[in-house]
Amino acid sequence: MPARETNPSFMNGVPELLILSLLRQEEMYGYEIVQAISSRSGAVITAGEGVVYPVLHALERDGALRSRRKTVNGRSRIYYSVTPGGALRLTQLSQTWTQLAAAIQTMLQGGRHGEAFR
Amino acid sequence: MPARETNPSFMNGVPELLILSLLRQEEMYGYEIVQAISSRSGAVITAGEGVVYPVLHALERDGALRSRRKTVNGRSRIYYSVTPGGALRLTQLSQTWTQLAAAIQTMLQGGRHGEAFR
DNA sequence: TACCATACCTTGCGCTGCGAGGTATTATCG
DNA sequence: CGATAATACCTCGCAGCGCAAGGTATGGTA
Repeated sequence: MPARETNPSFMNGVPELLILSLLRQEEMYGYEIVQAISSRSGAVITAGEGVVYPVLHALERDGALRSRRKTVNGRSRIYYSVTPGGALRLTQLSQTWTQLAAAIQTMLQGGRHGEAFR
Repeated sequence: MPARETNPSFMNGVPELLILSLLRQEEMYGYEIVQAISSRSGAVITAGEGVVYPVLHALERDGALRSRRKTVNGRSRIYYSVTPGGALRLTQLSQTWTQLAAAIQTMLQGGRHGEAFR
């Protein structure tokens, strides 16, 4: 059967975007990412472990992330970093998001997208 | 059974927001809204009828919208307008969205939310 | 007579995000 | 030394949202 194709909702993929964005700046491990998202967003955004870990695994499976074990203070952690492919993906997601946010913003202000105020 | 409570994902509710926003500016009917979202967003966003109509019904059911039939050019249309309650809801959704967008934006730029650049 | 555009509607499902729970190890504290 | 909390990892199952796909009816147009 022809498997009805569903384009992903234009809203999805934000956790993925945020995680890639964090990891591009700095190597991090899952538990740390969970807290970083909360703290760096001023608690506006929270992505629990049930969100973060699956995204990490999926991104690594897709070759966007690379991981390595490291033991710090007797704590075993899995640090993730962005591959070149992941960096490209981040660029694309980031652009899409910025476009979307801009479009919504102008609509909220009652304007047409691409139209300057006068 | 205590019905596990699931807070809505922080991403959802954008169609609702856009529709309320459009209707606050101008009375509109469903079919028109579908096209308005596409055109005013510069085709960045598309919300098909399968999105718009259910949202309209839900909003009306909740008292956020009010509708009246009108026949224009032999075409029977259902025009929707925002009630005071709907206006309040729009304000809240709008604020939440703006906050969220700002938080994401600063995170993408590698900053902390609420922290000014220096 | 077709055919397209307008205008409304609902059903069913894919997919995402998430809560809830689970394991194991290390600190902390009485 | 036992108990509790914090760290750090993980997965299952579902709720809900957005959507494609389909359906109806009418008016304009070729």
